[in-house]
Amino acid sequence: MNNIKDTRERIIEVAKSRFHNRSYADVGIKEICDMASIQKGSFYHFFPSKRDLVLAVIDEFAYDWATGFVAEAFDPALPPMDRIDYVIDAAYYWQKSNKDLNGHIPGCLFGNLALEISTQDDVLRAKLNAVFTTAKDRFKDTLDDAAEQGIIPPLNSEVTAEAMLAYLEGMILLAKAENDPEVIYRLGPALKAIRIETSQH
Amino acid sequence: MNNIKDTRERIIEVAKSRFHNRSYADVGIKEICDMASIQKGSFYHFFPSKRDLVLAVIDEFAYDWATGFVAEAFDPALPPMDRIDYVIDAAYYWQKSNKDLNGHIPGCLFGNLALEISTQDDVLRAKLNAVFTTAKDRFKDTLDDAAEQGIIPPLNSEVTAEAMLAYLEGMILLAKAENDPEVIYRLGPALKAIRIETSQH
DNA sequence: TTAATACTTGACCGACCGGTCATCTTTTAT
DNA sequence: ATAAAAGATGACCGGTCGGTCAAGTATTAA
Repeated sequence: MNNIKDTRERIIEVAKSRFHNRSYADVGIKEICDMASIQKGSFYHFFPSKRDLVLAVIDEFAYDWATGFVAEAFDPALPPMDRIDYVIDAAYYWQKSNKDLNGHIPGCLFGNLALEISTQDDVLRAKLNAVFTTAKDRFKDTLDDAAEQGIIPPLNSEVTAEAMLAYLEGMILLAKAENDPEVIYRLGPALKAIRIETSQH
Repeated sequence: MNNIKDTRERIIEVAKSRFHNRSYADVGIKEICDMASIQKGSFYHFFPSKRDLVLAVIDEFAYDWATGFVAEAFDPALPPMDRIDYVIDAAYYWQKSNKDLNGHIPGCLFGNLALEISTQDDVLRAKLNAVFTTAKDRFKDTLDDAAEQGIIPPLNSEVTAEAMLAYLEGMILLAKAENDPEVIYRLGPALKAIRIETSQH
């Protein structure tokens, strides 16, 4: 009863890594099977299609992410603005360690997939968008905490959170294009200062 | 003497559109040939490989871009900060009109390609990075003008320009994931306010 | 013990991938 | 007028793509 999950999770693990470091379209089922040391028939026992695989990869990685570094970074016990610093640090080290290992920056799996397949599969797009919404909510909580504690003036926390996420993804995009994690350190300081005012009525 | 260029440019035009609306890996040579109404052999008369095609697409589109809306938006005759407003407007309308036509937001061709193939082809990555550098320089010129005219306090224009480009790309990424151009209007206002201070020595 | 269920194997499928090539037609230069 | 060069044709190549399937082996539940 442990091999069952083992195989399925091994597939997801391998696929996650391949998709992240290359692209969805460029990675074939055969390659994933080889790296997971299984046969194709076995793969299709667990996943009806490649599309279902990437769906599962997104789910699993979103979970890992939410319970892993995101949970740490956005720890409510931390001073609000320290959480944002933590996000930058984590993004930087994550990209840098991957470059040290593989020679290149993989970027953000969700950002990569969003740009690759949003126009081709609306379900996938919506799923990716939901992941972004979750991330945005963490930023929003942080901003609300900061405003409540008087650390920052009141602002439109919902939209500012979205703006911060956009900036984060944009930094990672440029870092990947430049293949240099230092971009994140260079641009990081501006993240905390992003503000969108409450719209006046 | 005009059919020569015609065919080549028709290929590039079609490829540009397909790559932009889907992805590099997902679009095949056959499909491009069909849409350009030519045969495969003819394609390979002009381009040694698919990779050479995308290289040419990047070159041509970067040129179109630089001489088209970028030149308009960053018109030195405009007040510096109006230029940035123009960029936002242009990005919004460009994405919106494409959605009205095709039902989905294509995003930024360069951003899409950068995330898709940066880890797989270093030459392509460098080329994309050069396009970003050019765009960054336009932002920098704008910021330098603004600072000179006393419209904004002195700042690190080089890095701030990069930050603005990151934010722009990030907005477009989120807009694509949400399939809603309004994201750009919602987040746009924060672009002008991005600042990174001159590092102290 | 047994029968059903879960999992694995590896051969196989048609379609499509990027790319080649000999051949023909059109254009260009002399 | 003519020969060379440029462009276009369409059949063809080996390989890989996502996916299927019949048969076999473990595992589970009764």
